[in-house]
Amino acid sequence: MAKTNREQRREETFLEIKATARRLMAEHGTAGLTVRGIAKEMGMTPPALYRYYDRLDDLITVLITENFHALADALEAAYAAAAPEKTVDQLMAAALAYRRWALDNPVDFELIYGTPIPGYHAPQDITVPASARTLVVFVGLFVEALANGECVPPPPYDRVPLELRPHLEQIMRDSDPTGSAPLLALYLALVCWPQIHGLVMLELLEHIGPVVGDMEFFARSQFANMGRAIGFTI
Amino acid sequence: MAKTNREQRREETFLEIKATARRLMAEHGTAGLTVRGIAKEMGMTPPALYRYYDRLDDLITVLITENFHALADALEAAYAAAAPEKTVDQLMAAALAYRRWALDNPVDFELIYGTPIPGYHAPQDITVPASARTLVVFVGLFVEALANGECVPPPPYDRVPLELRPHLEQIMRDSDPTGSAPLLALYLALVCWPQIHGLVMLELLEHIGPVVGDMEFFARSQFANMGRAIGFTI
DNA sequence: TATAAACTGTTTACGGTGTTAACATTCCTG
DNA sequence: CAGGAATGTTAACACCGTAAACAGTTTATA
Repeated sequence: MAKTNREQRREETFLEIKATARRLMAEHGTAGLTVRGIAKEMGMTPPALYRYYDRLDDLITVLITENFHALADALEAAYAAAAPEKTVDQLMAAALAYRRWALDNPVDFELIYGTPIPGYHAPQDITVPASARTLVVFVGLFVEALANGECVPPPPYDRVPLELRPHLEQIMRDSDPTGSAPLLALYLALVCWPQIHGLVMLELLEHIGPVVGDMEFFARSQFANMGRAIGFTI
Repeated sequence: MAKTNREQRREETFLEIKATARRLMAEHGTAGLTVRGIAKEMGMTPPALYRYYDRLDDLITVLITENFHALADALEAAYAAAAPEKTVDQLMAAALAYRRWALDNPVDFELIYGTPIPGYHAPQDITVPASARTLVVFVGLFVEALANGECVPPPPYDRVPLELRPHLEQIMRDSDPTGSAPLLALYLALVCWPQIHGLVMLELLEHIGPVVGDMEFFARSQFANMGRAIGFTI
């Protein structure tokens, strides 16, 4: 079944809308994300866009979902590019990639991890799975590091707190039915993620950079301390 | 020089505008923060508000500044209420207060630490000093803990990295001309803040809660681990 | 191949937003 | 009490998201 001209045009228009939206956002922040602005930029009238997205919110949802995947892809790429036998470097690489992606794509990062655009409400059934991928990358990293003995967590990181076990086991069952991954990998990912995220978020919105000075160095040293604390030998 | 009727009315109107803005925001999120909405709620016409704030942005700036101070006040109150001789508890109390204030005042927290409202640009000379107060509370806490020997940081937290020294010393000189506070206190505050902030931010925007389950417990245990790592005996 | 249907754009319009200008009124001051 | 400052009003402009009605083109079908 070959694609008809119309179907192909439609696909291209979909892509062009997204590309135009991203360009306007990169230039003017989330304030540049307007139906009328995109339409004008594409040489169309605003209502025409409604043939492609029922609401502006739907376009935003698509952009958010793509951003989550782009971030997760960047993390996977960075951690895959690190020396395969050194998971320490992989953790550092993934953490630095998280920071780098945020700094290189500030508006895209704000769109997924910042305050929702006023009036916008995310359909959680769509964004949550995409969001989870970020965490999954770190979980995979720890699964490997624990398996090959490079990460030997000292207390209190050597076991999952009893209070969290039931729920984390539930999460693991739902996302990894094979059950091969150790629960501790998920716990360690949950320990690291907020630390990385907090540093990046405060830097991105310029709350901490002016105080610290050399954020590049500070981030590296904090990530190294974090790795050391949970049992990596650095 | 007694206040004239008009001056008093004006002050009251200023307060009423802020109060109305806060109420609308609490009800409808930042999307409720509109000139027309506030005016309607106050029984005025929208342009009348411009006799009090030249732009909506100015009102937002005032709200942000007040929020920074409210958060810092909450931290100070919590840490002052903790057992004076046990700075461990003070750190835990301050960290928990940070989380609690964010959860109790989500929109206010988003306003100061979330993505700026589209189109809004903060005048940094006004918001930055207010923002710094949060960090100052933690610095004061560590000054005390280091002085009374309750916090004995192990490596690598026992000294400020050379790469950060010059800039941190500069910051210290500018904010504390007496020079009595040890630089390490500032460094430890900078280490802790992002960890607390990341956890709170991810919880508030519901990125991590659904995975962790019991966020209250997780936050407490993470804050305890953090305190232990930097040299508190718990 | 002719015709009906589906698709994709347009124009027009409504209610919402921040903001400005011109004007009226009230209040304070000399 | 007169003059001026302060504070409100109305009207208007340029945006915003979105819906309805309509026109043209492209596809699928008889």
